[in-house]
Parts: sequence; C-alpha cells; structure tokens
Amino acid sequence: MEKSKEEIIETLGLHLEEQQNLPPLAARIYAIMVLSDEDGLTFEDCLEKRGASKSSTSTSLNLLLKMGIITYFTKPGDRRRYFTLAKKKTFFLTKLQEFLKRLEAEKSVITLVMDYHKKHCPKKFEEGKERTGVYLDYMTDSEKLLQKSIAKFEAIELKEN
Amino acid sequence: MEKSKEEIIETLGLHLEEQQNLPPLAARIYAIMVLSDEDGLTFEDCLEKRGASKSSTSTSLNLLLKMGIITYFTKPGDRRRYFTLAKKKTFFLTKLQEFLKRLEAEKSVITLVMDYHKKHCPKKFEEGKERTGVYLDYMTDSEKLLQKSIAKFEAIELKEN
DNA sequence: CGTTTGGTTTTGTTTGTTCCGAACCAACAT
DNA sequence: ATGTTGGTTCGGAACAAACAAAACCAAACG
Repeated sequence: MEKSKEEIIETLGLHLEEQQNLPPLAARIYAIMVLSDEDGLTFEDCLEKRGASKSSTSTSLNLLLKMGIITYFTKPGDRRRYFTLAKKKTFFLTKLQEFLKRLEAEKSVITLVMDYHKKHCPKKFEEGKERTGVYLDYMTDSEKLLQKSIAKFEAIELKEN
Repeated sequence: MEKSKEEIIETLGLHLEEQQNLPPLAARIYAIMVLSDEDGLTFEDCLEKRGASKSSTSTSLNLLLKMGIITYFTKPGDRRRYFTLAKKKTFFLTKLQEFLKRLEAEKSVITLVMDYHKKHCPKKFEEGKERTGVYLDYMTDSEKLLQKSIAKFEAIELKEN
C-alpha cells in the first residue's frame, strides 16, 4: 500500500493539525515543507500547491513564522522570500520540549489536587494515594527520559555548529 | 498562596479542558467531581454549582457518562441519580492509555515520512537521520515506560477485586 | 385523574474559527 | 510617474462549538 506524496502530506497534515493545534491550511503547508525536496518554497509555491488564496497563505505562513516553525531566506536579485523549516528549532526537539512543559503543568495540577484532598478530604486522599503514587513515579521517570533525549538533541546541535 | 476550592476547580477544569479536549462545562463538572467530598452529586447539584442550564448540564453529564469518566448510582426511594467518578477507568490509567495510543500514531507517521525521504529525497533523509534516530529511541523508551506503568495500574485493579 | 419531579430533546442564540475576495501597500522596474 | 510583483490587511461568508430556553416526556405521588 504505497502512499502518494499527496496522501502523505494529507496524513502528516492531519497529524500536525491535531497534535500541534494548527489550522488545517497551516498544517498542510507545514507538511509540504517537511516533504519538499526543494531548498525553500516561495509564497506562490505554497499558494499553488494548496490551491489556497493569497490571504490565507499569508496568514498561515505568518503563523508558522511566529511559532518559529519556519524561517525564510532570500536570494540576491530576487524579491521573493524562500520559506523553509527552521533549522534550530527542529520538529523533534520542539516536541520533546512541549512534552516536558506539559508534564510539569500536569504535575503541578496533580499536586494541587492531592494537597487539597489531603487537607480537606482524607478519605479521598487515602483512596487515591496508591494510584497517584504510581502516576507520579511515571511522571518522574518520563521527565528523566525527556531530559535525557533533549540533551542528546542539544549535543547534536552543538556538534553541528 | 492558598487556593480556594473554586480556584482549584477552575485550574483543574482548564487543565482537563485542554488535556482531554472537553467542552468547558463538562470539564468543570468533571473537576467538581474530582474535588467533591460528597459520595455522589445529583443533577441539581451539578447545575447549581455551575449556574448552568438544565440542558447544558444534561448534555455534559451524558458526555462524561459516554466517555466512561463518570457513573451514577441510585438510592432506594429516591428517583434521582447520584453521579460520581467511574471507579474502573481511573483518571490516571486512562491518561496513560491515551498517551500510548498517541505515541503509536506518532510513530507510524514518522516512519511514513522517513520512508518517503529515504526513497525520494535521500538528502533530507541523511540530514534528518540522526535526529530521527534519537526521537525513535525516545519513543521506544517512552513506550516501555508507559507499558510498565499501565501494568502497575492493572495490578492495583486486580488486587482490589 | 392531575401534578410534581427528574430529567431529555428540540430549537434557537452567541461566539469563535477558517477561509476567501478585494482593496491596499511597499519595493523595485521601466 | 506608472506598472508590476510580492505580499498584507480588512471585511465578510460559511461553518462549527457551546450554551440556553422552552417544550416535552415518563415515572412517581397525591
């Protein structure tokens, strides 16, 4: 079941849409850049490949720029901008950092609730203690794993510069 | 900075809303049940604590029921239903299972893209190989960690029955 | 029977998102 | 200056999500 480029763009686009909470068009443009063989895509390339309007293309590209997902460069004697994936903030590293941030947020909410139960509702606290413990352990391990992987990415980054 | 119960409900509600993709009202009702000292809350309790309409309360409770997040029991000689958190499908176990599912989805998308690059765009493949490798390693480890923790929860479940 | 209680269903209303078209602007070319 | 190219900005249409109001229904009660 070989998938065509278009199909892969669609699959990846959908994935980016839900995972990164991007609007459909922005997610597809992102996907196009991930798959593109070219070195950089112009505004018009993006517009054409999606059959979208100029305004929507503009909005989407600016969103991706603002999010640090893409950058652009220019060529001498060419007024157009060439958009391409941002080098520094790679797809994967960004993802891991996102995970870590969410993990911290989650930990603080859970701690908040646990403390409340402990103080005002000992019955519930006792009931949930064991499970909460297991989950907190999971979070600790997951955190370590994330930090380890993030460090690996940073090492790669360093090596490349 | 002690937080009031209302504030904790709001914090937890917001968290549930974005993490579990619940509509605001449903998330707040969920949060109320997490924090509630009572054994079960009636339809009216939920309605009053939120100041929401009957219809919205009904929709939200039914959504939470359908998602398996809450259940209800009845008391003899009392027509009302008492809603409470579902015992079996706990908050944490559900979360871990969700994570695992997302991880699998992600892995398949990444493999898809990697294979495409390998075949049609060797330059990009070579460029991304190292990072992709690190990320795939992370996913493998994370998967193991999740499975381990899920197993622990299942053990608790078993022990309690 | 009629009425109250505990909800559900149906039908708006409000709000927000995503996109398009058209007008606009700024830089460069002629 | 006038035109062309590479965009941005400003309404607005089309759709979807979240809630509310009101009509409805079914079980229990008097």
